[in-house]
Amino acid sequence: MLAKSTEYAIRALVYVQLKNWEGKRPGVIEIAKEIEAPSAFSAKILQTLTRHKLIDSAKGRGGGFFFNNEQKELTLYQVIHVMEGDACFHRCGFGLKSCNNDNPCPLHEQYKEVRDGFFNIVQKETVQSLSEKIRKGEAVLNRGILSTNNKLL
Amino acid sequence: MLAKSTEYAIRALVYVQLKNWEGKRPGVIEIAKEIEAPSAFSAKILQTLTRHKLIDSAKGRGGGFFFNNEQKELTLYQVIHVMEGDACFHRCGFGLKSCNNDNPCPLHEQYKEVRDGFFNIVQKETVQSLSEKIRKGEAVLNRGILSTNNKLL
DNA sequence: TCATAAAAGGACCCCGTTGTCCTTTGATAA
DNA sequence: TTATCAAAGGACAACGGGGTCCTTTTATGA
Repeated sequence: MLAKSTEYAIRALVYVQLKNWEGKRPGVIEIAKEIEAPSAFSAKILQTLTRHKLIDSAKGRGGGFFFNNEQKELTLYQVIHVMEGDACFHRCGFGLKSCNNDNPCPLHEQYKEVRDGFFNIVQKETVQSLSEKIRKGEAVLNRGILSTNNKLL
Repeated sequence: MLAKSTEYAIRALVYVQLKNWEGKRPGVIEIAKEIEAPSAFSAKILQTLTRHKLIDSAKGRGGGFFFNNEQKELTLYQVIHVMEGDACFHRCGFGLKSCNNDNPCPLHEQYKEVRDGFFNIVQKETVQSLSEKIRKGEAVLNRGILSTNNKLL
């Protein structure tokens, strides 16, 4: 449903948040490894996120990626919007240009329900809320990440 | 969400069903025009559907596409499955290979809800149920199709 | 029986997404 | 003040989905 690059972006941001909470600023190589994404590609994605100010970066020794504390919460919708636009929240499930409430395709009502459900989730959930779930051990980012602070291998 | 070719496939099948109910067997050119899809590409898609027996075809003069009456209803799920597989009903919304009920990503529960909602729709709705909505004027396939039997231009 | 109509099929192209590599810019610690 | 580290950025490669074109096969009605 989401583009691969969007998934990478969200995973990367969550990882950065977790590390920031530990007082650290991870770099591209570390992030890419932890979220299981190609590192050069991750670099591009992080560049995009930085350019759009969803995250901050520091060059040189001791540099890396981090959230500045001005914006407290970053919704998944914001991330999706920057990475791939919001077409997926508007598009007809049937692919019809002309489909709308007055001129519905035969799936219109039911599909809208699903699409709006997804929209609500990404509006409500944030990089921080997801990170918090992981921090509390209620969820997992990948197999590796838990090994440092959780008994699950 | 669905691949373009899947959308074309569903639209094509619905159009064929509507025409079959009128006692006609539309050909590639006609179908493509009515569903607003490229005709050569529609031919490929119809080929796939025929090869998988979702629909029948007849070559030569007076040929075209049609449903044989053996299978009464064709679920959207069946069409999706043939066209693009069912990964979209299983895949983690986060893109994690290892995500499952025991090892959930932080979006797992909520995303599953949405995904299952969509799954239920495509299991319940069929080419025939959609076609019926259009026949009754409750929905529309494209702008053109209504003009033949409906006051809406 | 043959001209024609129509689907089947193979070969190929285009382009956006994904992904790599190398150079440049900027920061910092020694 | 310089060696080194790390992000920024540009150029380009690979892959897959979407799409075209042309030939082959098969059926039919005149």
